[in-house]
Amino acid sequence: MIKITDMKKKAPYMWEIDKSFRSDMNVPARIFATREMLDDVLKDRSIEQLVNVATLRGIQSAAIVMPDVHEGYGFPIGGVAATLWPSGVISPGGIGYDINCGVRLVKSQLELSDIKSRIKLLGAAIYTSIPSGVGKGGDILLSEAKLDEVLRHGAQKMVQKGYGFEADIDHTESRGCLENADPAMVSHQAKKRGEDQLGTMGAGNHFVEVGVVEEIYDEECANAYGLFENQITVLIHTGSRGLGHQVATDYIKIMMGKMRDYGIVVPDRELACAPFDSPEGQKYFAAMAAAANFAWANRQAIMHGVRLAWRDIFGGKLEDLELLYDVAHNIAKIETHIIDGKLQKVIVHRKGATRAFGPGNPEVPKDYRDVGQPVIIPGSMGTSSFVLAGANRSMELSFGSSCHGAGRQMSRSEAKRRVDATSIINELEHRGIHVQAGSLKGIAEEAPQAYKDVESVVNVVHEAGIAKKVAKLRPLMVIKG
DNA sequence: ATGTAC
Repeated sequence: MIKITDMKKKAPYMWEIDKSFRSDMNVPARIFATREMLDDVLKDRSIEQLVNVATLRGIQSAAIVMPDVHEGYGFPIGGVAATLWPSGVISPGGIGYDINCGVRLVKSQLELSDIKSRIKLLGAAIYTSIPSGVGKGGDILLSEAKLDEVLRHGAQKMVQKGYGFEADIDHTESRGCLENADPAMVSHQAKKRGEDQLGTMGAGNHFVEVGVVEEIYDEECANAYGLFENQITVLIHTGSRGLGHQVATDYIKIMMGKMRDYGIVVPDRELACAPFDSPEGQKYFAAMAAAANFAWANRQAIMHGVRLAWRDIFGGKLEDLELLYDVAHNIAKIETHIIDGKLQKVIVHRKGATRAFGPGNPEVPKDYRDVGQPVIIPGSMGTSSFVLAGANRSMELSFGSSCHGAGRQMSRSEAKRRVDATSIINELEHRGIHVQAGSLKGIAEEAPQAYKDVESVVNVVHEAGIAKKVAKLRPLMVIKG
């Protein structure tokens, strides 16, 4: 049993469990949180899971969680684990079932007063143009050859096909395409599940949200990002749907069967993994990249749907809605970081964690390079979302990573038991937030009280120096599955 | 998160 006294304060808002805590740990466990948050964090298995992650072969510096941490499959959500390239392990559980779940923030040049009377009309138009719900398909049915092109080229393929503009690619993490993707490593079953899911939202915490910039904290960054007070924005949160889920399922099973051969012992079978440089590690990494590309293509297709709906209601050109940025928050990437004073290539697993590279980093788009990359943090349904700017201290503390959202504080089943969906909808409507949703069960699971307070979560990464607050967005219209 | 179980 892990106690609060096992955690030592190492820096402001940063706590560690020493690696001597358990004999199988290779590195300490690091937690970004306030003192008050630590009590809550110990209520589920997330810190025990973090200690388990610290035992992985080749893990570097520390197993890390952000203040939005909660229990996940094997690894905690809100976690970062960097393993030594190329001999350390890669683990599907460290990325998550929804490979390249992520968010993209779209900005308009309209202000609240311009759209107020037509906001519900816009919500209905978006709801109609973007299919949502579990297992739901859409209008685009891809042949296997066409799907393979999407898996190989991601958002870039969509832009080529007319679902967007070159500027969208400039403002997408990794330009919306991981080069090592290999469609041949994605099972037939995974492709079957994905063939009609491009341009669909899915369910759970996925959404499209129309919001308004309520507060600017940092003028310089806001100017670089093109954000201003009262501006209308659209936030899109979704991932790789059934395709990514099947890739994770397939490779977790394969790795569970191979771990013994590699002499890998893990404290929880959900930490199934393989050495990165093994055939299984390489195949999973190529399949994960393909699923990540599918997710980027999906968010690109959804943004296109939003642009069409927007033009129907407000007129103008499709380009009037500009992509601010698109971030992945469930992904593994090969990056170079400084470890013990030396440059080292590592496999950075981010599971419910957002890359937060600071000023000057060549991975940051040219337009934003002077201020750091946009870090987009959606709140829970009906609460504000935040835009932050990556700061260079994230490189020393968290492998260039920040939090990804509010983080659950209630399990889905507990939320369904305790929350009445209809009263949530009424409450939000009363506060001027319209909800257009397909399922009442989904509303209960995603109720604001099922989540932590996003503002306190964001304040921790701001105060720790990982990313700085730029703007706060207040929701006006939420479209869900 | 997810054709919410094989």
